[in-house]
Amino acid sequence: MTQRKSPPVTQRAIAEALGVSVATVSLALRDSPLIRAETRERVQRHVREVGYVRNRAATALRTGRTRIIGVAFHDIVHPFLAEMLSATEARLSEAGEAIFVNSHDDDMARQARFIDSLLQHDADGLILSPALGTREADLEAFRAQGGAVVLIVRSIPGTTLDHVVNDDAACMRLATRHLLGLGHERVLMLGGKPGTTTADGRYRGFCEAVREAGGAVGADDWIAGFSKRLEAHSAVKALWAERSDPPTAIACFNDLVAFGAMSALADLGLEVGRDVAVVGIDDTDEAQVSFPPLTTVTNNARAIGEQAVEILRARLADPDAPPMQVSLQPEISVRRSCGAGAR
Amino acid sequence: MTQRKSPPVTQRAIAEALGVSVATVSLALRDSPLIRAETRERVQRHVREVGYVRNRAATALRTGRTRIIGVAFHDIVHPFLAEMLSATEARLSEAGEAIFVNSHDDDMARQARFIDSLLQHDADGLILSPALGTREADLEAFRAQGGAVVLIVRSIPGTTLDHVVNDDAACMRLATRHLLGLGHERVLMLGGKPGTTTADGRYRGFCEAVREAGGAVGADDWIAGFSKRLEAHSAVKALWAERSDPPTAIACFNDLVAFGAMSALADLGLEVGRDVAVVGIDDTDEAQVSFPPLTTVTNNARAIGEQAVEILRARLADPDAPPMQVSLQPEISVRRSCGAGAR
DNA sequence: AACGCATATTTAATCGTTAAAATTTTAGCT
DNA sequence: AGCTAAAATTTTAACGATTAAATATGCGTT
Repeated sequence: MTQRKSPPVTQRAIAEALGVSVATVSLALRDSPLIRAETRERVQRHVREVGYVRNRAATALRTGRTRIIGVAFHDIVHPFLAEMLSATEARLSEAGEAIFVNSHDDDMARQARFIDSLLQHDADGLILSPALGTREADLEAFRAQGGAVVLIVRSIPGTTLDHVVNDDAACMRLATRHLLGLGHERVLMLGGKPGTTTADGRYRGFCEAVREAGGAVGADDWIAGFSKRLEAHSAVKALWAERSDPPTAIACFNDLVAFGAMSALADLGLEVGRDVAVVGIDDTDEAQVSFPPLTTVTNNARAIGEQAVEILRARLADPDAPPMQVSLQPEISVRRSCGAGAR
Repeated sequence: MTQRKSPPVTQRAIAEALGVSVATVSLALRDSPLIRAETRERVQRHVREVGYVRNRAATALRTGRTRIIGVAFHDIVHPFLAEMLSATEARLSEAGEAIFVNSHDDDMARQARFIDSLLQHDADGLILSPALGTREADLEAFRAQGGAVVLIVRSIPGTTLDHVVNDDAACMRLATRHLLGLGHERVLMLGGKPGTTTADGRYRGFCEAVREAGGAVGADDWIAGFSKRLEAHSAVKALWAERSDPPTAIACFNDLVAFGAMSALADLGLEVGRDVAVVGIDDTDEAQVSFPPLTTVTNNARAIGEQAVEILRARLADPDAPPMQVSLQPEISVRRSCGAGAR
């Protein structure tokens, strides 16, 4: 009862019990054709009976492969990223890979600490949405050690590293065009952290859409620096307090920002879809049942996560393959928040 | 340039470069008092220069300690649990611990696979919200190997395992009492998965509150089996379609369910707070800016996660300490969804 | 019966680190 | 200078698995 930490069952113990050598056990456990079928089964049956568990530290020491994959995002609480983490976790773990997780919150020090941890534990790969300010050099040590890196959601400008991202410019171009197409002239972009490829890409798309419609983009037309609900809520409140001619349409950096904006507008007594049009990006679950339902650009979080896993696998299999960079094309899902939808 | 996988810098390499033994290096790196201060610094300086990284697999093999902690929740996308995961991750990783993550989605097989992975990698501990149906025996192998287990959010009935949970009965008692106190007579409990200690505990609290007010609980008064937004939305739609005298107040299993319910009610043309009262549990960010703002029972996700980490530490330090079981007392945060709040 | 060859198994070295025991160096004291 | 005790360092043997090389066994052929 007070028995803590029973001595572990090792291959040596199994070998002794069966009267064979450890090498035989090791080979049998890995289904090596070097071992006679009968022996292999004898070993495997016995192993099942005594509940042997392979010691991965020992395996790792010998082989250099750990089957550990790091997954680090800038914010695992954000529903879009949480969904993506969940998808990558499911995919990796069903293949027997272990996942080291990190939410660095755009803090380079935390990201660096995580990478160092991967280094120490000798992880095989890393799926990363890089913290603001990350350069390729920050990943060099890990890569030099043989680690495969796949960037996700965000990339690094000009990198040849593998990545899976949205075509961010296209996302926002789509959203903004939709608003302009509905006749709006004062369109605002709300949210996003400048310096990230997502925010900068989306701003680029925003500008392109405005200009191709013959408009001009002013310095005030992007309210930036945040990407969450509460902050967006405050920002909209502040905006309407200080501007005499507030925008008639808001192209939001993501759905969460859109929800925050919509709740602020409701508090201000404005009706979203009639008085102000709002469009988001991500198509989270909530968009279907928000009030009003949110017009948003579709980004399939799970699909992105799964793609990243595929690419990581491919990279692990062939470290010298040419760069694999995927950029996903968006679609728009029109609902009522933009004032155009059904009903 | 094509140089992949540079040979790792080992303690042996450092020892040779410095003309000392590996033991000296090993001890110096761990700040052992057995080593002369001068030597220690010489080693540490050199180590910094050449970028040595300790191989944890080797350390683990020798010491049996890995500094790996498993964290498994039933749904890491749920904002409440995501927040908790984020908090535990932050706490653990700042102390140099690595986090293996898993979202088992109440699938015992996935949970079992994760625990097996912890076993193989010889994790030191596990923070777990157990999948529906988990028994103490399912954790026995891990504990026998020396792993410390702390249950979180959900527990196992009658267990002596360490845990940090909300006083679920008290949470729901508080919510229900509040609604009854406002004069409602047809109160419904919405959401939760029977068989989990959270749902069963909350239902118990619901019943207690109804009975202490002189009411009776009918079989129809708990609509159960889900805990997310979209499912709650559909459930409420269905409910209003089929019942002639729908409830006047809904005590929701959690905030997400409350949001789903509120959006459904809005679709039905009902005004939350006037026509129907809604109360949630969790006090997520969104509750402050939902429409209307949600009256909810406060559960501090981050605090729970941090407590669990503390307890895990304590357990690791003293495996034979008596059971540590924390049950957090709730408070209610009254806003407008219940019809009682300001304005 | 002797040989070669294929098949099956074992031996022994190794991965990088730690820690107990052994050894060397230094310092303190008479 | 000589001796002892303390301090500093090294030697050595693990930890549990994998794998190249060596050995043993069985089989068919001549």
